[in-house]
Amino acid sequence: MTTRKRNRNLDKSYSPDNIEQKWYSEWLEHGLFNAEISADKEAFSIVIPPPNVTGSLHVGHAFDHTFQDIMCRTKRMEGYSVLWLPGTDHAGIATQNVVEKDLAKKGISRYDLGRDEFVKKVWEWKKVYGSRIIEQMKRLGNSCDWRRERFTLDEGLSRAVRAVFVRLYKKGLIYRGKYIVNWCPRCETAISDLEVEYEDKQGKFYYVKYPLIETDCEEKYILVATTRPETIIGDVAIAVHPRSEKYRHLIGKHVKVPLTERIIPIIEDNMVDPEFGTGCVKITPAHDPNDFLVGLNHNLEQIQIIDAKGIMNDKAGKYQGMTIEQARKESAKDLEELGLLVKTEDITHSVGHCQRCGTTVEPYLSEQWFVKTKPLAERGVQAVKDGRIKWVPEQWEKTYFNWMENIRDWCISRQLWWGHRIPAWECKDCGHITVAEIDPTECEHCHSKNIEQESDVLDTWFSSALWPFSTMGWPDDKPELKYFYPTSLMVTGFDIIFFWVARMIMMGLEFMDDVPFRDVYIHSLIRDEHGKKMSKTKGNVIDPLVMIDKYGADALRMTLAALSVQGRDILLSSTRIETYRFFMNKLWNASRFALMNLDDEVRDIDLSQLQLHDKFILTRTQEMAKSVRELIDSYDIGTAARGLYDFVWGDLCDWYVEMSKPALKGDEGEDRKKTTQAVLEHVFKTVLPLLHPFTPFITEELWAAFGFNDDYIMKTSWPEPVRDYIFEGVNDDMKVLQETVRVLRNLRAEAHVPPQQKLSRAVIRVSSGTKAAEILKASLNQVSNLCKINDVILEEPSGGWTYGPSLSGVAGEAEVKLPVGDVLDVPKEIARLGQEISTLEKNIASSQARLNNKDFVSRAPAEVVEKERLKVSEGQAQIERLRANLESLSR
RNA sequence: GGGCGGAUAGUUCAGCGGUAGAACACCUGCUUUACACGCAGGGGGUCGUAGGUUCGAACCCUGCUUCGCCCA
Repeated sequence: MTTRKRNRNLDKSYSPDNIEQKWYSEWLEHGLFNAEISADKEAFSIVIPPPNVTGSLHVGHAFDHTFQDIMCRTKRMEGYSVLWLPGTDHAGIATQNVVEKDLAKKGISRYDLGRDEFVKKVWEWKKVYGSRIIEQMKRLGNSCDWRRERFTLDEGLSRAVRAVFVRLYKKGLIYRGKYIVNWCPRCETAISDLEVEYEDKQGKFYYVKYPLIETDCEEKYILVATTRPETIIGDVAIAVHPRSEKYRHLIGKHVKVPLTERIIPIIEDNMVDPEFGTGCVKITPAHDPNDFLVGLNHNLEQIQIIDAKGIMNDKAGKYQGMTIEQARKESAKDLEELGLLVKTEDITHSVGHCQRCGTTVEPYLSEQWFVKTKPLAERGVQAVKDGRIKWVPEQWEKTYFNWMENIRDWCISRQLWWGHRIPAWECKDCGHITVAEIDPTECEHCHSKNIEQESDVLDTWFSSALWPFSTMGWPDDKPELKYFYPTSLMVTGFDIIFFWVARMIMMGLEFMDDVPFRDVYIHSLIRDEHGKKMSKTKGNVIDPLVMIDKYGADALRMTLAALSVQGRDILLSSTRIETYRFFMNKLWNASRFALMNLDDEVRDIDLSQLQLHDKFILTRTQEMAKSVRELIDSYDIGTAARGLYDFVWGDLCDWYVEMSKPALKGDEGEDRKKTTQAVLEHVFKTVLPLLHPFTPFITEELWAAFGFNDDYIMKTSWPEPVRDYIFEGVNDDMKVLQETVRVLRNLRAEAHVPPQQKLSRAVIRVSSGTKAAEILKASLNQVSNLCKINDVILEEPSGGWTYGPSLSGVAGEAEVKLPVGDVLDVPKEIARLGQEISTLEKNIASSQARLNNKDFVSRAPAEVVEKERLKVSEGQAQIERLRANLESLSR
C-alpha cells in the first residue's frame, strides 16, 4: 500500500502572496522551462511577440502571454519538447523618442550629444528598463526558456539582419531611390504606409483662379480646388482628364501660377477624376504622392518648398520660415487680396498622422531604401493557400490575402540613430554603393578608401520579421533551427497582422524556404468594461501588475482565459478578476476539505462500492480530461476555462462534496468511507493538472499539499481518461436526483423553513418500476442529506394520503410532498399550484400543437417527435397530480 | 467606395437548427463542522428590424437600422 504525505493545515482562505514567488523560483532552479532538443520527442515551439524593450507589461501582453503559456504548459504535459522563446524588441522610433524626451528635460538634444554618444545613452536606458518587462513576464508565470532570451539588436540578430539585407539587395529585392514617402516632421524620419493613421478632419477647399496665358479662348482663367494653397508655389502643371468636355480644349495651353511669376502647362492625365472638385487638379510632384507619379509620367520638375521639419524653405519665397499652417493662412490671404481666391468651402477629408506621435504626416520627397515586396508576397499567399499556414480564426486569412495581393513596396529606411544601421557604403569618388555583411574598407568598384556608411537605420519591423529564425541562430546552421523551426504557433493581435505576421511569412519563406509557423492564432484587443480602448489619458487602464498584487497571477490568468472568445473584443474589469479570485479560493477550500478528509493511505477505487454521485463525478472528471485537452488543442481556451470553472464550482463543490459528507463522516460504513476517499483522491489528482496550464501557482501548491508525488505538477503527464470510470447514462440519472432535490429545497424555501433547520419528513410518490423510482430509491439518503430532512419516504402514488397538509411539487415522474402540518397557508398554496398548472398547460399546448402538425410528425427526426410526445404525457401526469393536490386543499 | 465583425436578462457576454444560459448586479432566507472570497431559493429576455428557407429559426439566407474595426 502506498502512502502520501499530506499537508492538512492549509490556511482557511487562499492567499497567493508567497506561493507564486516560491514556485516560480523553484521551476527556474530546476530548469523546467528549458527547451531540449530531444530525438524521441516531438517539438512544440512558440517565439514570443517581442515587447518593446523600454515598455512595461500591459494587459494586452498579459492576455497574449497567458494564451501562449497555457499552450506551452499543456504541450509539455502532453509530452512534447517545448520551446517558448522570449525576448524584446528595440522599437526604433518609440525608444528613441523616450530617450530624447528624457534628455530634453535636461535641455539636451540628441544633436548636442552626437550619434555615438546618443546611441550609448539609449543602451544605458535599455539596461535600466529593458529587464523590467522581463521581470513582469515572470510574475505572470510565463514558462519561457530564459536562457534563450533575445533582443532584436543583439549581436546575433544584427548579423541576421545584415545577411538578409545583403542577400535581398544582391537579388534586386532591395533598392534605393528618390521617392515621395510618408514623413513625420516631428520625428524627422520616413515612415511606412502602415505607420500612418488616417483620421477624418475638418478642412477647406480653396477655389483658386490660375490666369490663362493664351488669349485665344473664351476663358480668362482655370479654376482649381485645393486643400493646400501653401503648395501652390510648388506647382508645375495643371492636369485635366483627356476626355473632359469642360477642359479638353485647354490642353496644351498655359497658366500663370498664382503668387509666383512661373508659367506652367495644362496637361492631360487619366488619373484626374473629372467629377471631383472643379474637374482639374494642380500638380505638385514634390508634395503629393499622386502628383509625384503624374510628374514622373510627364517628366515634370519637382520643386521642394517644405523642409524635413515641416518649415517652408528658401524656394518658398516670402513664406520661407513659416510652418505649413502659417503658410496656408498667409497664402490664402494673399490670394484673396490678389482677387484669385474665388471661395472657400468646408470639407471633411482624411488626414494622415504619425502612429507614434500624432503629427500630421507630410508627403516628402527624399532618398530612401525600399523592399520590392511583390515576389515575396506571392510566395506568402501561396503558403496559406496550400494550407502550410493555418489562420485561427480562419476569417483573418481574407484580410491577409487582401493586403498581400495589393501590397506596395516597403520603405525600410528610417532617419533615426537607434536601430540597425543600413550596411551600405557610398563611394565619394565613383558614387558606387557597396553593400556588405562585413564592414568594407574600400569601394568594391573603384577600390577607393573614401567611402561612407549610409546614416539611416532600418525599420524595426525589418528585424522583427526575421524573429522566428534569427532568434534560433540563423544564418548559422544551428540544431535548434532544424528541430524547432518552423515554429508550431504564433499568437498575436490583429493589429499587427500586416506589420509583423505577413512580413514574417515573407521572410521565413525567402530565407528558410519554409513558413515561420504552422498556425497563427489572432486574438482581439482587451478593452475596458464599457468596450472603450484603454488609454492613460482616459484613465481606464488596467495594470496587470496591480491586478496581480491585488488578486494573484492565477486569478488574472484564469480571468483572461475564461473571457477569451474568438472574433470579439475582450472587455475586462477588476470585478471580473475578482470573480475568478473567488474561484481560486473555492478551489483552495474544496482541496482543503478533501485533505481534511483524506488519510495518508492511497487505495484503489472499489467499483462495487460506488453510488450514483460517485459514478457521476468520476464520469464528469473523465469527460473533463478529454474535453479540456481537445479544446486547448484547438485553441479554444475560453470554453476550456469556463468548463473547468463550472465543473469545479458546480459538479464538484455544489454536488459531489456535499454528497460525500455522510460517507466521509462514517455514516455509511468503513467501505463507503474508503471508497469516497479514493474517489476524492482521483478527482483532485485529475483536475489539478487540467487546471495547471491556466492557474499554475495554486495547482502546484495544492499538488504538493496532496502529496500526489514528489515531483512537480508541471512535470506530470496530461491525465488520460480512465475507461473504468466512465459510466453510461449516469449524468441523466443524476439529473433526476438533482431535480428532485431542487424541488424539495424550493418547497422548503416556500414554507420559510430556515436552511439549517432539519425537517422530519418528506414524501416522494413515484410508481415503482419507473426509472425515477429506481434512481431515487438508491439515493434516498442523499435526498435526505441534501435537503436536511430526517425521513424521506418513497411510496406509490396510488395509495391514500396520510401525512396531513403538505406543500407539493413535481419533479419529472415523481411527485414531491412536504408535510407541514397546520402551518400550511392554504390559499397561498392553492395559488402556487394553480400557477404551476397553468405553465405546464402552456407547455403541453405548444407541444401538442406541434404533434398536431402532420409535417412535423412525418419530417422531424423520430427522437424529436418522441421527445415531444413524452413532454405531453409527462406534463399531463404532472398536472393530474397537482390537480389532485389542489382538490384536497380546496375541500 | 470595398471588406470584416457585433447587436441575446439591468450590465458584460456564452449559445449558433429542436420551446433561452453564465458571471456580476437585484430580491428572500441563512455565523449548516471546506469556503460569507460562502450556502440555499427567487425575479428578470416577443434573442436589433422586415422578409425568406424549413415540420421547426436567437441560430441558415436577403434587405434595412445601428455600433465598431480594417483597407482605399
